[in-house]
Amino acid sequence: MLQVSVLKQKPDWVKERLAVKNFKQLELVDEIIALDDERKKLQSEFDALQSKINASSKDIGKLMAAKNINEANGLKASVAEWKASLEPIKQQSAEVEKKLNDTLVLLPNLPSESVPKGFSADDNLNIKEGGAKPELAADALPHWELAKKYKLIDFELGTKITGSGFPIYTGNGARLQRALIQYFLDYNGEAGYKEIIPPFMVNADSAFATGQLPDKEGQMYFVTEDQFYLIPTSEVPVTNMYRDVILKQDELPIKMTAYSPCFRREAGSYGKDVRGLNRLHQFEKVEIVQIVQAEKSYEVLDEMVAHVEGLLQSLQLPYRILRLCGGDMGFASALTYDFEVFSAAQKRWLEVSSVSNFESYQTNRLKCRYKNAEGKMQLAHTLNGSSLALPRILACILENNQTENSIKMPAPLKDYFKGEINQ
RNA sequence: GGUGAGGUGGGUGAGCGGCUCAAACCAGUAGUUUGCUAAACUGCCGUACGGGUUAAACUGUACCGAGGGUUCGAAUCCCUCCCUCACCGCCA
Repeated sequence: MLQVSVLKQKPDWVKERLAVKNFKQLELVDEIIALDDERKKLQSEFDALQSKINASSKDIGKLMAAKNINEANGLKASVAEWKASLEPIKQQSAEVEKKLNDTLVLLPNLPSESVPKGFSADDNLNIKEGGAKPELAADALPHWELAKKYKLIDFELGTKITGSGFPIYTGNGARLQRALIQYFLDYNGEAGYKEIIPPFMVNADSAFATGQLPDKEGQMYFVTEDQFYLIPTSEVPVTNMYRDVILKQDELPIKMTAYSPCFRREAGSYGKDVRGLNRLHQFEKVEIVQIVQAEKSYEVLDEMVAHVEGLLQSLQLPYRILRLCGGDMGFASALTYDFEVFSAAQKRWLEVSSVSNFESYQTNRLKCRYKNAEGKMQLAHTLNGSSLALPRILACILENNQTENSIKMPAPLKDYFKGEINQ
């Protein structure tokens, strides 16, 4: 969440930035400022009274020791009175604080200055394209047909076992998926990311700290019996490893990579978007996460973008990089680059990675701080990105690399996928 | 799941109603001293939210797993929950 101090220092600037994200309730900024002023006032009153009570309690102890019972009893009566007047302040204070918090979490992160204005995916800024689109035969098949032809994925069987959006990978399909995961993890590991296998369910505190709650409540699967959320991305458990942690500056940056299945309810999706592997309820993803010094986060964002780009280049897939506009960005992000690969048979771009700088939006909730060079406590910055999401990569490899009776393997997979996909 | 023992500052660990604004030791840090390595000694050494200041100093409140309660006063007593460890049971 945002820091109240920032709202207070530059309320107009905050509103202007929120407007770029098409956030409508700008009056909340003023409400929060007023609530914080009230909170301070109440706390001062509370502290002063409590201080008096504490001092008197000590005096009572001394009077009792000196057997000065009458005076002690007199003081007890005064303390009782003060305590009574403390109660309403305490209650009011709790109310104000709750309201302040509840309101503050409604504000999304502020987009950085370089975020283009806009309302939808159409307004995203295409900043780079790379890789050549393949020339496919006229009768080239979409990946769901290829999956059937080579017996790689069984969508119908997944529907029987669970429901739509839960495909079953079989034989070479499963092996190719595993090969890709392995390759991605190794690629990330070589760049200094420490490998993590996190829990695939998290508690509400964790979902809250990375910003999925309250924003994405309805998009996560929830296990009512134990009050756990199935992770929509390993960003959640991995970033939360640093919840309530104070770091030393020289421990930064912290670089982690994790493979996990991701679970998303995707309520409201339909049509060609959900065909085949395009959009699933369960999919696999390898994620990269960094926790960094505040001043360095944009430098690191560029580095992570280059890292993901290198991975796509190595797979020889046609890709483009978009800088997301205010309206298309995530709630917690300050700047996001999306990577899309061109699905040659479907003739459409598919998002395969989203790399974001959250600045201190997550760490303010996480309470993840570090002592800077001056010894001052400072919120760290978090970043994460997919490196990469599996299904759409798989879809593109199948479609783009198809020949009449085989699928050609990208060069880096030679060491990971032994065998061939052919008829 | 059962039974028992516990959860105290970065770590170990004392305290079990007011003499604790949480002892001591270790680690960390600054300094003093001694040819070097090293040792000894001295000081400092939590977080959050307030007040205060240009910034500090200084100062108020809260925090001893979490939340309630008893009391003038709670790390300390009571209740509920969570977690850890040990043993037993079950199990990949």
